[in-house]
Amino acid sequence: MQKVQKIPIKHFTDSIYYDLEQTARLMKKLGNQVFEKLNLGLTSDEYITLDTISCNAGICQRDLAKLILKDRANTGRILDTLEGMGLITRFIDTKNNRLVRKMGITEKGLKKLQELSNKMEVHFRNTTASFSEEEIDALQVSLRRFKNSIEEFVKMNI
Amino acid sequence: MQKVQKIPIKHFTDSIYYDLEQTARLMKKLGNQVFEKLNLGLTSDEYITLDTISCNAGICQRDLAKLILKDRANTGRILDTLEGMGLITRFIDTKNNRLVRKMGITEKGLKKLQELSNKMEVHFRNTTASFSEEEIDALQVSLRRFKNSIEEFVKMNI
DNA sequence: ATAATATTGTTGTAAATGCAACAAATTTTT
DNA sequence: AAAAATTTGTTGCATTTACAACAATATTAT
Repeated sequence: MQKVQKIPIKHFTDSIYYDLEQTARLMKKLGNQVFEKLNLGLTSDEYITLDTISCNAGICQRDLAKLILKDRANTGRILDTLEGMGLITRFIDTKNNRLVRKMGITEKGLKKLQELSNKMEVHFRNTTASFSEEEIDALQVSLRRFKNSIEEFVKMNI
Repeated sequence: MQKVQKIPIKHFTDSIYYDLEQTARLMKKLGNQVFEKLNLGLTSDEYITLDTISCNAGICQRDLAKLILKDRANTGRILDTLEGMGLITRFIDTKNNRLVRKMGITEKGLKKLQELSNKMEVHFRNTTASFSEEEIDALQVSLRRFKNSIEEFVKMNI
């Protein structure tokens, strides 16, 4: 007797890729809403950029673009805004004998960052209230592993 | 003797929210690149929409928007494209006594979906090669729980 | 019964985003 | 030494996206 095997259609919407995208999409939306509601004077992208700069003093513009996963053009535009607000300074320096624009966070920027971090923390804590710290840590570790493993497949033209 | 406690700045870029966004951003980029490379005639968003329709026969436009997390305007535009390609049909029906535009996948759409699913699977399998099936499952379960828990905080104006 | 509110989809518009082209300078190749 | 390729940042443009305004209809409230 022959065994009839039913092969179901593999739906993308059942995959982990889909869950990832949906989760991140919600997360991003939530972030934007929190930023708008709190009237912080910065968009969430500007905040993330500022935070990244504070962790990478003296980074050049292109390298920053790689970190925040935006292209050079938009990275430059975000930096224009942050510089205009006096939260960062930009200066010409060399890197591998080439002239590059580097940047650093200002006193004002640091203060702003500290202030925002506190406010953000409160608002985001709610979202993880139903998770134990261990669960969050485990999820974060897995996520990072996952991220590292797909990183090599993505072609970044930056 | 007083204990001096050093309180470090909590960086957003250390948080799970940041990892989520970065991972998803890479994932999205990878998806777009795969779709472009394979010359499938559909964007990844169109594919996801088509897949969602195939799983939700007779859904109305607004409900679909909620599922694919795009606003009504853009959902309508994506549907225009899919309809123009003959992959879905749209028809007027009622829902709670109201006239709504519902939709369903066509034969041609189903065939296309099947074809794409196969091609997609091959390309994405590489990205999870270094994970066991159990690990992926666990990550997916956590992700979904996380997604559900933040869902209630996000205001969807759809 | 009339007014207010809710549900649904479309159109218009402004902002965000990515990509390609460009310019300038340096390194590598031939 | 000259040519080609690489690194860096900017400008322009086309696409994507979200949001607001609108239209049409149905339900709920007064």
